[in-house]
Amino acid sequence: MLRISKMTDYATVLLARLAAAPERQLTAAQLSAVTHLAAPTVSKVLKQLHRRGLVSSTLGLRGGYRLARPAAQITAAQILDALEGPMALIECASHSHQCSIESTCGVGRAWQRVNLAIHRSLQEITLVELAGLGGEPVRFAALERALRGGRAERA
Amino acid sequence: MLRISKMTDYATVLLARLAAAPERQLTAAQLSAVTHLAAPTVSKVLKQLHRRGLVSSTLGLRGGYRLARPAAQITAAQILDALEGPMALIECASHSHQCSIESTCGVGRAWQRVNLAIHRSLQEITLVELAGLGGEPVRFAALERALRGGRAERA
DNA sequence: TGATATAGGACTAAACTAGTCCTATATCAG
DNA sequence: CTGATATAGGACTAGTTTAGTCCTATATCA
Repeated sequence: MLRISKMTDYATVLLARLAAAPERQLTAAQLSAVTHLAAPTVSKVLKQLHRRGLVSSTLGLRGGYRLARPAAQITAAQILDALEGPMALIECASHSHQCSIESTCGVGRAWQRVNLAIHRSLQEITLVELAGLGGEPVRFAALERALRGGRAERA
Repeated sequence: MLRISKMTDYATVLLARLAAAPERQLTAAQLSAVTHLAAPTVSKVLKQLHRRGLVSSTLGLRGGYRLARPAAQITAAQILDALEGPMALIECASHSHQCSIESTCGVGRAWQRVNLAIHRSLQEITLVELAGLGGEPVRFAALERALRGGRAERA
Protein backbone atom coordinates (compact mmCIF):
# COMPACT_ATOMS: atom_id res chain seq x y z
CA MET A 1 0.00 0.00 0.00
CA LEU A 2 3.07 2.20 -0.08
CA ARG A 3 2.26 3.53 3.32
CA ILE A 4 4.11 5.03 6.24
CA SER A 5 3.68 3.51 9.67
CA LYS A 6 1.45 4.97 12.34
CA MET A 7 4.50 5.76 14.39
CA THR A 8 5.82 7.96 11.63
CA ASP A 9 2.46 9.62 11.38
CA TYR A 10 2.48 10.26 15.12
CA ALA A 11 5.99 11.62 14.85
CA THR A 12 4.84 14.16 12.32
CA VAL A 13 1.98 15.24 14.52
CA LEU A 14 4.25 15.64 17.53
CA LEU A 15 6.90 17.50 15.56
CA ALA A 16 4.24 19.79 14.17
CA ARG A 17 3.18 20.62 17.71
CA LEU A 18 6.72 21.38 18.74
CA ALA A 19 7.18 23.46 15.61
CA ALA A 20 4.13 25.53 16.47
CA ALA A 21 5.76 26.67 19.73
CA PRO A 22 9.51 26.62 19.11
CA GLU A 23 10.30 28.73 22.16
CA ARG A 24 8.58 26.39 24.60
CA GLN A 25 9.73 23.10 25.97
CA LEU A 26 6.93 20.53 26.09
CA THR A 27 6.82 17.35 28.12
CA ALA A 28 5.67 14.04 26.72
CA ALA A 29 2.62 14.25 28.98
CA GLN A 30 1.69 17.67 27.63
CA LEU A 31 2.06 16.49 24.05
CA SER A 32 -0.03 13.46 24.85
CA ALA A 33 -2.80 15.62 26.27
CA VAL A 34 -2.78 18.02 23.35
CA THR A 35 -2.67 15.43 20.60
CA HIS A 36 -4.88 12.82 22.32
CA LEU A 37 -2.28 10.16 21.62
CA ALA A 38 -1.56 7.57 24.32
CA ALA A 39 1.19 8.68 26.68
CA PRO A 40 3.45 5.60 26.35
CA THR A 41 3.26 5.85 22.60
CA VAL A 42 4.14 9.53 22.66
CA SER A 43 7.14 8.80 24.85
CA LYS A 44 8.29 6.04 22.59
CA VAL A 45 8.14 8.21 19.50
CA LEU A 46 9.85 11.15 21.17
CA LYS A 47 12.66 8.95 22.42
CA GLN A 48 13.22 7.69 18.92
CA LEU A 49 13.16 11.22 17.53
CA HIS A 50 15.72 12.21 20.14
CA ARG A 51 17.93 9.27 19.22
CA ARG A 52 17.87 10.36 15.61
CA GLY A 53 18.60 13.96 16.46
CA LEU A 54 15.34 15.58 15.41
CA VAL A 55 14.45 16.80 18.89
CA SER A 56 16.53 17.83 21.86
CA SER A 57 15.55 16.93 25.40
CA THR A 58 16.08 18.11 28.95
CA LEU A 59 16.08 15.55 31.73
CA GLY A 60 14.58 15.85 35.18
CA LEU A 61 12.14 18.28 36.68
CA ARG A 62 11.11 20.96 34.19
CA GLY A 63 12.45 18.77 31.47
CA GLY A 64 10.83 18.20 28.12
CA TYR A 65 11.34 18.22 24.39
CA ARG A 66 11.88 20.83 21.73
CA LEU A 67 12.95 20.78 18.10
CA ALA A 68 16.67 20.20 17.68
CA ARG A 69 16.72 22.77 14.87
CA PRO A 70 14.31 25.11 13.07
CA ALA A 71 11.34 23.43 11.42
CA ALA A 72 12.54 24.63 8.05
CA GLN A 73 15.58 22.42 8.47
CA ILE A 74 13.63 19.26 9.25
CA THR A 75 12.47 17.40 6.16
CA ALA A 76 9.86 14.74 5.53
CA ALA A 77 12.63 12.44 4.40
CA GLN A 78 14.44 12.88 7.71
CA ILE A 79 11.30 12.06 9.66
CA LEU A 80 10.69 8.92 7.63
CA ASP A 81 14.30 7.85 7.92
CA ALA A 82 14.29 8.48 11.67
CA LEU A 83 11.29 6.25 12.33
CA GLU A 84 11.59 3.62 9.66
CA GLY A 85 15.19 3.55 8.57
CA PRO A 86 16.43 4.30 5.08
CA MET A 87 13.63 4.27 2.56
CA ALA A 88 13.51 1.40 0.09
CA LEU A 89 10.65 0.49 -2.19
CA ILE A 90 11.93 -3.02 -2.68
CA GLU A 91 14.52 -5.17 -1.00
CA CYS A 92 17.02 -5.04 -3.83
CA ALA A 93 17.08 -1.30 -3.33
CA SER A 94 18.08 -1.50 0.32
CA HIS A 95 20.68 -4.25 0.32
CA SER A 96 23.23 -4.34 -2.42
CA HIS A 97 23.49 -8.13 -2.26
CA GLN A 98 22.12 -9.45 -5.46
CA CYS A 99 18.67 -10.96 -5.57
CA SER A 100 18.22 -14.44 -6.97
CA ILE A 101 16.64 -13.32 -10.21
CA GLU A 102 18.51 -10.10 -10.72
CA SER A 103 19.98 -11.14 -14.02
CA THR A 104 16.60 -11.90 -15.50
CA CYS A 105 14.37 -9.27 -13.97
CA GLY A 106 16.06 -5.97 -14.61
CA VAL A 107 13.17 -4.39 -12.82
CA GLY A 108 15.02 -3.58 -9.64
CA ARG A 109 16.96 -0.77 -11.18
CA ALA A 110 13.82 0.92 -12.41
CA TRP A 111 12.19 0.77 -9.00
CA GLN A 112 15.35 2.15 -7.48
CA ARG A 113 15.07 5.18 -9.72
CA VAL A 114 11.51 5.70 -8.65
CA ASN A 115 12.57 5.31 -5.07
CA LEU A 116 15.32 7.86 -5.44
CA ALA A 117 13.00 10.33 -7.07
CA ILE A 118 10.47 10.04 -4.26
CA HIS A 119 13.16 10.36 -1.63
CA ARG A 120 14.50 13.48 -3.25
CA SER A 121 11.09 15.06 -3.33
CA LEU A 122 10.57 14.23 0.33
CA GLN A 123 13.84 15.97 1.14
CA GLU A 124 12.37 19.16 -0.23
CA ILE A 125 9.32 19.09 1.99
CA THR A 126 9.99 20.57 5.41
CA LEU A 127 8.21 20.41 8.72
CA VAL A 128 7.05 23.96 8.07
CA GLU A 129 4.88 22.69 5.25
CA LEU A 130 3.82 19.52 7.01
CA ALA A 131 2.74 21.50 10.04
CA GLY A 132 0.90 24.00 7.91
CA LEU A 133 2.95 26.91 9.21
CA GLY A 134 4.09 28.22 5.86
CA GLY A 135 1.14 30.30 4.77
CA GLU A 136 0.33 28.15 1.76
CA PRO A 137 -1.01 24.75 2.78
CA VAL A 138 1.76 22.81 1.09
CA ARG A 139 4.23 24.27 -1.33
CA PHE A 140 3.72 21.85 -4.15
CA ALA A 141 6.55 23.64 -5.91
CA ALA A 142 8.94 21.89 -3.59
CA LEU A 143 7.94 18.56 -5.03
CA GLU A 144 8.36 19.86 -8.53
CA ARG A 145 11.81 21.24 -7.98
CA ALA A 146 13.02 18.10 -6.30
CA LEU A 147 12.37 16.10 -9.42
CA ARG A 148 12.98 18.70 -12.09
CA GLY A 149 16.33 19.45 -10.55
CA GLY A 150 17.36 15.86 -9.99
CA ARG A 151 20.36 15.96 -12.25
CA ALA A 152 22.34 13.30 -10.46
CA GLU A 153 20.15 10.62 -12.00
CA ARG A 154 21.07 11.61 -15.52
CA ALA A 155 24.78 11.11 -15.04
CA MET B 1 9.87 1.94 5.27
CA LEU B 2 7.66 3.18 2.47
CA ARG B 3 8.07 -0.04 0.64
CA ILE B 4 6.13 -2.11 -1.84
CA SER B 5 5.39 -5.75 -1.05
CA LYS B 6 7.26 -8.65 -2.55
CA MET B 7 4.11 -9.65 -4.38
CA THR B 8 4.07 -6.32 -6.16
CA ASP B 9 7.71 -6.75 -6.99
CA TYR B 10 7.00 -10.19 -8.40
CA ALA B 11 4.10 -8.79 -10.37
CA THR B 12 6.39 -6.29 -12.02
CA VAL B 13 8.86 -9.01 -12.93
CA LEU B 14 6.12 -11.18 -14.42
CA LEU B 15 4.57 -8.31 -16.31
CA ALA B 16 7.97 -7.37 -17.64
CA ARG B 17 8.36 -10.90 -18.98
CA LEU B 18 4.97 -10.78 -20.65
CA ALA B 19 5.80 -7.38 -22.07
CA ALA B 20 8.98 -8.74 -23.60
CA ALA B 21 6.99 -11.20 -25.70
CA PRO B 22 3.59 -9.58 -26.31
CA GLU B 23 2.68 -11.91 -29.15
CA ARG B 24 3.13 -15.06 -27.08
CA GLN B 25 0.89 -16.56 -24.45
CA LEU B 26 2.84 -17.84 -21.47
CA THR B 27 1.68 -20.30 -18.84
CA ALA B 28 2.24 -19.79 -15.16
CA ALA B 29 4.64 -22.74 -15.21
CA GLN B 30 6.69 -21.18 -17.99
CA LEU B 31 6.87 -17.87 -16.20
CA SER B 32 7.89 -19.67 -13.03
CA ALA B 33 10.71 -21.43 -14.85
CA VAL B 34 11.97 -18.28 -16.49
CA THR B 35 11.85 -16.04 -13.45
CA HIS B 36 12.87 -18.66 -10.88
CA LEU B 37 9.92 -17.71 -8.73
CA ALA B 38 7.97 -20.48 -6.99
CA ALA B 39 5.13 -21.80 -9.12
CA PRO B 40 2.30 -21.34 -6.57
CA THR B 41 3.41 -17.79 -5.98
CA VAL B 42 3.50 -17.03 -9.66
CA SER B 43 -0.02 -18.41 -10.05
CA LYS B 44 -1.26 -16.34 -7.16
CA VAL B 45 0.14 -13.13 -8.54
CA LEU B 46 -1.11 -13.80 -12.06
CA LYS B 47 -4.60 -14.54 -10.80
CA GLN B 48 -4.63 -11.26 -8.97
CA LEU B 49 -3.36 -9.43 -12.04
CA HIS B 50 -6.12 -11.05 -14.05
CA ARG B 51 -8.73 -10.02 -11.52
CA ARG B 52 -7.56 -6.45 -11.77
CA GLY B 53 -7.53 -6.50 -15.54
CA LEU B 54 -3.82 -6.15 -16.18
CA VAL B 55 -3.47 -9.51 -17.92
CA SER B 56 -5.88 -11.60 -19.95
CA SER B 57 -5.99 -15.36 -19.62
CA THR B 58 -7.02 -18.39 -21.63
CA LEU B 59 -8.35 -21.40 -19.79
CA GLY B 60 -7.67 -25.04 -20.49
CA LEU B 61 -5.11 -26.78 -22.61
CA ARG B 62 -2.89 -24.33 -24.44
CA GLY B 63 -4.05 -21.69 -22.04
CA GLY B 64 -1.88 -19.05 -20.45
CA TYR B 65 -1.50 -15.36 -19.80
CA ARG B 66 -0.70 -12.29 -21.82
CA LEU B 67 -0.88 -8.57 -21.24
CA ALA B 68 -4.40 -7.22 -21.36
CA ARG B 69 -3.14 -4.16 -23.24
CA PRO B 70 0.12 -2.76 -24.58
CA ALA B 71 2.87 -2.27 -22.02
CA ALA B 72 2.83 1.45 -22.70
CA GLN B 73 -0.70 1.56 -21.30
CA ILE B 74 0.15 -0.20 -18.05
CA THR B 75 1.49 2.12 -15.38
CA ALA B 76 3.40 1.61 -12.16
CA ALA B 77 0.45 3.09 -10.31
CA GLN B 78 -1.88 0.49 -11.81
CA ILE B 79 0.41 -2.33 -10.78
CA LEU B 80 0.63 -1.05 -7.24
CA ASP B 81 -3.10 -0.51 -7.03
CA ALA B 82 -3.77 -3.98 -8.43
CA LEU B 83 -1.68 -5.77 -5.83
CA GLU B 84 -2.04 -3.56 -2.79
CA GLY B 85 -5.20 -1.58 -3.28
CA PRO B 86 -5.40 2.20 -3.56
CA MET B 87 -2.21 3.83 -2.40
CA ALA B 88 -2.32 5.71 0.87
CA LEU B 89 0.60 6.98 2.86
CA ILE B 90 -1.46 7.24 6.01
CA GLU B 91 -4.83 5.96 7.09
CA CYS B 92 -6.53 9.32 7.05
CA ALA B 93 -5.70 9.48 3.38
CA SER B 94 -7.49 6.26 2.54
CA HIS B 95 -10.66 6.51 4.58
CA SER B 96 -12.50 9.75 4.64
CA HIS B 97 -13.83 9.10 8.12
CA GLN B 98 -12.22 11.57 10.41
CA CYS B 99 -9.37 10.49 12.64
CA SER B 100 -9.56 11.20 16.34
CA ILE B 101 -7.09 14.05 16.31
CA GLU B 102 -7.88 15.51 12.94
CA SER B 103 -8.85 18.87 14.30
CA THR B 104 -5.58 19.27 16.12
CA CYS B 105 -3.08 17.67 13.81
CA GLY B 106 -3.62 19.21 10.42
CA VAL B 107 -0.85 16.99 9.19
CA GLY B 108 -3.05 14.57 7.32
CA ARG B 109 -3.77 17.00 4.54
CA ALA B 110 -0.10 17.60 3.91
CA TRP B 111 0.66 13.90 3.69
CA GLN B 112 -2.27 13.52 1.33
CA ARG B 113 -0.69 16.04 -1.00
CA VAL B 114 2.57 14.19 -0.91
CA ASN B 115 0.70 10.99 -1.54
CA LEU B 116 -1.10 12.46 -4.50
CA ALA B 117 2.11 13.77 -5.97
CA ILE B 118 3.77 10.39 -5.75
CA HIS B 119 0.75 8.66 -7.19
CA ARG B 120 0.68 11.03 -10.12
CA SER B 121 4.31 10.42 -10.86
CA LEU B 122 3.77 6.68 -10.75
CA GLN B 123 0.97 7.06 -13.27
CA GLU B 124 3.49 8.45 -15.70
CA ILE B 125 5.83 5.48 -15.46
CA THR B 126 4.79 2.65 -17.73
CA LEU B 127 5.66 -1.01 -17.92
CA VAL B 128 7.81 -0.17 -20.92
CA GLU B 129 10.16 1.73 -18.66
CA LEU B 130 9.94 -0.72 -15.78
CA ALA B 131 10.76 -3.60 -18.09
CA GLY B 132 13.64 -1.69 -19.64
CA LEU B 133 12.15 -1.93 -23.12
CA GLY B 134 12.22 1.74 -23.90
CA GLY B 135 15.79 2.20 -25.05
CA GLU B 136 16.75 4.47 -22.18
CA PRO B 137 16.86 2.59 -18.86
CA VAL B 138 14.15 4.70 -17.27
CA ARG B 139 12.83 7.92 -18.66
CA PHE B 140 13.33 10.05 -15.64
CA ALA B 141 11.61 12.80 -17.53
CA ALA B 142 8.35 11.06 -16.91
CA LEU B 143 8.71 11.64 -13.21
CA GLU B 144 9.54 15.24 -13.78
CA ARG B 145 6.59 15.93 -15.97
CA ALA B 146 4.19 14.24 -13.62
CA LEU B 147 4.97 16.72 -10.90
CA ARG B 148 5.77 19.77 -12.95
CA GLY B 149 2.49 19.39 -14.77
CA GLY B 150 0.40 18.58 -11.71
CA ARG B 151 -1.84 21.58 -12.02
CA ALA B 152 -4.89 20.03 -10.42
CA GLU B 153 -3.34 20.45 -6.99
CA ARG B 154 -3.14 24.19 -7.31
CA ALA B 155 -6.84 24.68 -7.90
C1' DT C 1 15.41 13.56 49.89
C1' DG C 2 11.57 13.13 46.98
C1' DA C 3 8.92 14.45 42.93
C1' DT C 4 9.25 14.91 38.02
C1' DA C 5 10.91 13.86 33.73
C1' DT C 6 13.54 11.48 30.07
C1' DA C 7 16.42 6.93 28.42
C1' DG C 8 16.53 2.44 27.24
C1' DG C 9 14.96 -1.83 26.54
C1' DA C 10 11.95 -5.94 27.22
C1' DC C 11 7.69 -7.77 26.33
C1' DT C 12 2.93 -8.97 24.33
C1' DA C 13 -0.97 -8.91 21.25
C1' DA C 14 -2.66 -7.98 16.92
C1' DA C 15 -2.22 -7.44 12.11
C1' DC C 16 -0.18 -8.30 7.87
C1' DT C 17 2.66 -10.89 4.43
C1' DA C 18 4.30 -14.65 2.00
C1' DG C 19 3.67 -18.88 0.56
C1' DT C 20 1.29 -23.35 -0.05
C1' DC C 21 -2.47 -26.30 -1.04
C1' DC C 22 -7.09 -27.94 -2.35
C1' DT C 23 -11.12 -28.00 -5.22
C1' DA C 24 -13.75 -26.42 -9.23
C1' DT C 25 -14.03 -25.24 -14.02
C1' DA C 26 -12.76 -24.54 -18.87
C1' DT C 27 -10.36 -26.23 -23.08
C1' DC C 28 -8.67 -29.31 -26.31
C1' DA C 29 -6.59 -33.78 -28.10
C1' DG C 30 -7.43 -38.36 -28.96
C1' DC D 1 -16.48 -39.23 -24.01
C1' DT D 2 -12.44 -39.19 -21.46
C1' DG D 3 -8.27 -37.56 -19.77
C1' DA D 4 -4.59 -34.18 -19.59
C1' DT D 5 -3.61 -29.41 -19.07
C1' DA D 6 -4.34 -25.00 -17.46
C1' DT D 7 -6.61 -21.16 -15.01
C1' DA D 8 -10.07 -19.50 -10.92
C1' DG D 9 -11.00 -19.03 -6.39
C1' DG D 10 -10.39 -19.44 -1.87
C1' DA D 11 -8.81 -21.56 2.55
C1' DC D 12 -5.04 -22.21 5.38
C1' DT D 13 -0.47 -21.76 7.91
C1' DA D 14 3.97 -19.93 9.33
C1' DG D 15 6.65 -16.07 9.83
C1' DT D 16 7.41 -11.33 10.30
C1' DT D 17 6.24 -6.77 11.42
C1' DT D 18 3.80 -3.28 13.93
C1' DA D 19 1.64 -1.07 17.74
C1' DG D 20 1.42 -0.46 22.20
C1' DT D 21 2.53 -1.18 27.14
C1' DC D 22 5.45 -1.68 31.03
C1' DC D 23 9.57 -1.78 33.93
C1' DT D 24 13.92 -0.03 35.56
C1' DA D 25 17.62 3.38 35.53
C1' DT D 26 19.14 8.08 35.50
C1' DA D 27 19.13 13.13 35.60
C1' DT D 28 17.28 17.51 37.54
C1' DC D 29 15.59 20.61 40.77
C1' DA D 30 12.75 22.29 44.87
